[in-house]
Amino acid sequence: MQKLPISFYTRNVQIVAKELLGKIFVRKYSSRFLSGRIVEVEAYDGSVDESAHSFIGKTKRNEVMFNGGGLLYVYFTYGMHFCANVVTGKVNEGCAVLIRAVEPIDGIDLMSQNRFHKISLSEKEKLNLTNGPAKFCQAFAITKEQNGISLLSDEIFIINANKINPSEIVNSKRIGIKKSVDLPWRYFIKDNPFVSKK
DNA sequence: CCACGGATTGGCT
DNA sequence: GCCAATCCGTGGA
Repeated sequence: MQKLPISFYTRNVQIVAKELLGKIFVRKYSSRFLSGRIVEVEAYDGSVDESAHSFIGKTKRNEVMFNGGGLLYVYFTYGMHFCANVVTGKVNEGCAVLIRAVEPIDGIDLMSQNRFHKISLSEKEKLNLTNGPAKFCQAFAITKEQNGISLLSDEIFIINANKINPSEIVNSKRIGIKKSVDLPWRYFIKDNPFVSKK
């Protein structure tokens, strides 16, 4: 049970994306802890990737992506949703990993409240708790308030776990974007029921 | 089961 | 003024 060190995050975004699979995302909330195993991610690289928010250069919205590995970049989209990214690499690189899905571990009752405003869930609702980038943020109560927070903080951090075997990692094109659609920068754990889409 | 479209705000052209 | 790294409800097969 050890926090990932800063040196984990300051590496190449594709490496960090793959290695984030299987790690445990932890969020202190209401004097308790929410946690989940990361099962699906996407890499965004502002140097070559038109779909990365950082591609256009630094703005007020995306500046956290330029502030170096080990930060949480949270953005607001579609007028109602938040999505969370792990910033990677060096200062001014503009790279980040979108967390697309986790498998709930601790604090499932709180996540259920945050998502569905009730404790008792149907089987379908249980699978729907955190299987998408905005669903994950809603369950974990992540909003613009958490934008820029350090992943070495005691509020939000990621716990180390064994690497996922490469044979268990599926690689595909990213989901829901309109630019750079052919880059194969989505990674997810094979056959995991909390992955957002096949 | 799948496809489609509306919701709803803020960032950037 | 356009439109987004999404989600959910609806309607049809």
